[in-house]
Amino acid sequence: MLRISRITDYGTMILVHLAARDGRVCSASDVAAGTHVALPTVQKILKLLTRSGLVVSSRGADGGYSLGRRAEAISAAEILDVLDGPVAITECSHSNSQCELESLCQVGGAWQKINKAIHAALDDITLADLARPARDLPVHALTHGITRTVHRHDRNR
Amino acid sequence: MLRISRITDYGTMILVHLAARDGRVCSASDVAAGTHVALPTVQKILKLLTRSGLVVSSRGADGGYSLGRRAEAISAAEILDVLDGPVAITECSHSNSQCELESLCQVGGAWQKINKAIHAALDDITLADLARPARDLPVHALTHGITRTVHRHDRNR
DNA sequence: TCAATTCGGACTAATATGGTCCCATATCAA
DNA sequence: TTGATATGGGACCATATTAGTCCGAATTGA
Repeated sequence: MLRISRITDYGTMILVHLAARDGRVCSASDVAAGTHVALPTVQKILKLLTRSGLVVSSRGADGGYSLGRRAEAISAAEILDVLDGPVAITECSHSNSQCELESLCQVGGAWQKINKAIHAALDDITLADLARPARDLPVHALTHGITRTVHRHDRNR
Repeated sequence: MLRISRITDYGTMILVHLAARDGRVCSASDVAAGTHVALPTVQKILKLLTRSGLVVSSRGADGGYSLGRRAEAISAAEILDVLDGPVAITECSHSNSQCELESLCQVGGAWQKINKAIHAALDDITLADLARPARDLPVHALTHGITRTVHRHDRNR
């Protein structure tokens, strides 16, 4: 349904939490307590974020996680790329082969344009924006109406 | 992965096909032959499109489908709404209940902004645009780079 | 050494999606 | 009236994806 995965949703909460700690390392348990997401899930997501470089880890006793970059330098597009896979509204089933019907259908190019627009929107919003109250967000091309969008964090706890 | 479903992908091809027939009714078999999508799948999608009003049907012998509106009056957002469910990047697991953690997390509003941007992009592209070669598309805010996006129509045939 | 912690990945369960099929209903024409 | 040709509605199953948990290894500091 053109929606982000829960992992991405939780991951964003986790990153916001780390951003609020501004540099201080934070164990997985701390993050779980702070975000109310179940610990094993938090651990899994922090590993993903670490491998991608968005957060850095220190091992051993008193180890933990902190942001790999300033929150202003992390875009929503990156977060989605890391946790949700590449932002690509359409895809080929064989990642390296072109679609056999590509020449038959006129649609491909248009989806690419739409994809670009989405990517642009995601590039324009940073983790710092996500950590701020919504009214302070940059507006850019955000001009249209919207279907109801509610958050969903009431399960994995 | 923030991608549209195959149903939506096929559905768009089907709509483009109908748009090309400009008014003349077209049976499900015709559409299947024209789009190279398997007949049962075409039937299923045409039913969805009919229920939503994007196409109109006539039953009985010599029946078939045609667009319910001019292609210029059908937006990509509508197509996604009908075939992919509402365009809403986040959602509540219980559709009517607010997220219990909503007050605890700062993220909700920001996803809504992103969602708006995506919706705006989808509203700006019509079925008529989708039926045209890509280079003729309106550009609007389409300014950023993009990850590779390939079409995938090489399975369901 | 021991406790605390991350690292890597296996594994299962739940959910969503894709795709097919069946039968009822409607329409047209012979 | 009957038969051929369509759509309408939905059940159904197989598969893919996602969520979530768990385990043992490796690392670090006291």
